[in-house]
Amino acid sequence: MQRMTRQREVIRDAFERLGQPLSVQEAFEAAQEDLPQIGVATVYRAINDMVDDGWLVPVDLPGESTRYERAGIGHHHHFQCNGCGRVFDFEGCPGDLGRLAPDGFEVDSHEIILYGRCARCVTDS
Amino acid sequence: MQRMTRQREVIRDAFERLGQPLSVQEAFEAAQEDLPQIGVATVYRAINDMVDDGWLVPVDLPGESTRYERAGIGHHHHFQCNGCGRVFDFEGCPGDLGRLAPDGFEVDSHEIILYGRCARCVTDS
DNA sequence: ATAGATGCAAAGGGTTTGCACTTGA
DNA sequence: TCAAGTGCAAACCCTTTGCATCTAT
Repeated sequence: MQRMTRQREVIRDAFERLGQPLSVQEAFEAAQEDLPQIGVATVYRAINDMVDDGWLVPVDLPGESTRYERAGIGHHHHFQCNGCGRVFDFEGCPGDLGRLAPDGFEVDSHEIILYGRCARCVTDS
Repeated sequence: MQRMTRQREVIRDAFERLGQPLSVQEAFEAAQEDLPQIGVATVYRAINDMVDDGWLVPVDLPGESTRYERAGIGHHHHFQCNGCGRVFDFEGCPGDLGRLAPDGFEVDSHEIILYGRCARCVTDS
């Protein structure tokens, strides 16, 4: 069974509070603000356990190390900001992508990633 | 200036012959068939030089190490086979993805990845 | 009390780099 | 000739693991 330690509490809070996909490094830095002595290995282990529990799901973007976000938010895709590098969710997606594949190929699923500038980076520039 | 060695020749040939995005490992294995004593470091260096020369471009897919393909084939996206893991190009893409982003966000570019089974894996199963 | 969690440091896996040797131009 | 390229092994970076210690339950 899973124990609720101070470490796991601050990690869980980081995901709940920030509400966006976080890398281990981002979660680690957020956790360090509340618990400076926390180690990275602890964050890796806690996050992997949360994925096994089904509380987090991995979010893989091209060329980036895996991020994680709260499970159960339904079909959606991701936006990555070219300014700050952060990742955001967005809903909606164009239907019928299957027809784009080459003849004879079967499409089961898809991924869409948008790149640009998030609202904050647009305002700041 | 760039010299044409036997090593770089077999690496270049692998990309021309196979005509699909190749990881360093895939290019290394293809090169080894013609030149068994070739080292991985050579393949890494040759590929990085070919990217610098503009002859190859990186192809990053979620959760995968970088692949590379011939530059200059125009706007396209990638299909990854869940059976054999290989990556294929496809043309066409749904217009106007920008409207999907959250309010206040600016979209500059996008990536679409389709997953499923390639023609060969569909036939084999 | 005791199994699970932690922190540290060592081990892994993939990529890059230093160096002495080889080779294309 | 001689600088670019090569192969090997060491160095790196990120992630995982082993282990002694700590701590929720």
